[in-house]
Amino acid sequence: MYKIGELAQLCEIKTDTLRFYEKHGLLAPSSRTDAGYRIYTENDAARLRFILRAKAVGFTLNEITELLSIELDKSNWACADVKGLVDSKLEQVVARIAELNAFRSSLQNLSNACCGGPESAEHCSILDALETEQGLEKPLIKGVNHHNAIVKAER
Amino acid sequence: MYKIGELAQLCEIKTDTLRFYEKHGLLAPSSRTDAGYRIYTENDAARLRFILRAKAVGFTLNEITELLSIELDKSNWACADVKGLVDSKLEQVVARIAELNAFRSSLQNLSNACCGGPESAEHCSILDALETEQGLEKPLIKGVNHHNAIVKAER
DNA sequence: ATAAACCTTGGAGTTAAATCTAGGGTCAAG
DNA sequence: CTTGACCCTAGATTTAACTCCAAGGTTTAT
Ligand SMILES: [Zn+2]
Ligand SMILES: [Zn+2]
Ligand SMILES: [Zn+2]
Ligand SMILES: [Zn+2]
Repeated sequence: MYKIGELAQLCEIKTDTLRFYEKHGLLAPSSRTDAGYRIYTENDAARLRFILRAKAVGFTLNEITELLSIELDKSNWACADVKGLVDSKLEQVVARIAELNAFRSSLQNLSNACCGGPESAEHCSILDALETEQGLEKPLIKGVNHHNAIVKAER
Repeated sequence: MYKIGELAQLCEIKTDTLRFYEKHGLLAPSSRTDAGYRIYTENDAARLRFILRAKAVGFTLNEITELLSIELDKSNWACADVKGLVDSKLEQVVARIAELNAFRSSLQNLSNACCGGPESAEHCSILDALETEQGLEKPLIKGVNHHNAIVKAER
């Protein structure tokens, strides 16, 4: 059982954010004290952690609401609905991972193309790579850059 | 050489967005016509594609600006600076990929826990999984759910 | 040579997701 | 029994990233 400030501190967010999530239907406390204080259960905390992870991973609050709405009236959902919804989010996540991997490999190529030494980067090939979008799909041309650092093709 | 509308169409964004990026220092056209029309080169287009990919992958415009600022005055950067900047972004991307993989595996477990059939999901274990954050770090308990679908642990 | 389809600037409006402010209750410690 | 740390609501403000609008100049195609 947490009061709003305790849960907020636990999850490193502001109490305002919790009230905001409540107003927007993402997470309501399981109960209130007589004085009207919000009381969150461990279950509520778990739900919050789910929300925060989904958010960290790039989903909007609306998308998260969609995922969580399953619970609103469970009895009106068939397993097919539930699984469909989860699987469609799953597809989005997989696609995003692919994008990220492509970008990661771009950056990796940029990094590989640079020796990281103390000389001026004025004509460092990393910049050409950025400018010409070389190495964003394909690896940079294997070779030697302006200061003899070996450029290694990767992936 | 593209006029603003052509480049916008090519990259499936609005002309307004291109003017917005220019105002915020992310991408200026290489030249203008006598009448003041913006003229973008193929190089500008490549830079724009880089911006759009970085954005798609979750970087803010400020972060992208930081990455692109390298070009502003190349001569004041050492290779060490350049590589450091790129490598730090690289780290962020790798971390984000890890988060996404964890979330993907959560969703996968949720999906595995559900048969996807036409019965009511009223007491489908997928919901418990969501509520209790089961399966978000560890796989669900290997076993059989309410309608005998086999839950396969995965990772 | 005129209408449609572009382009220009400057500034206002929108949306998501908080974050803050004002004006008050509540509660444990001293 | 008061002080300081919490909590409440309702509503205003902020920030990022567009998106739209008005008033006008330019190009192109008939
Ligand atoms: Zn270098
Ligand atoms: Zn170097
Ligand atoms: Zn099910
Ligand atoms: Zn089922």
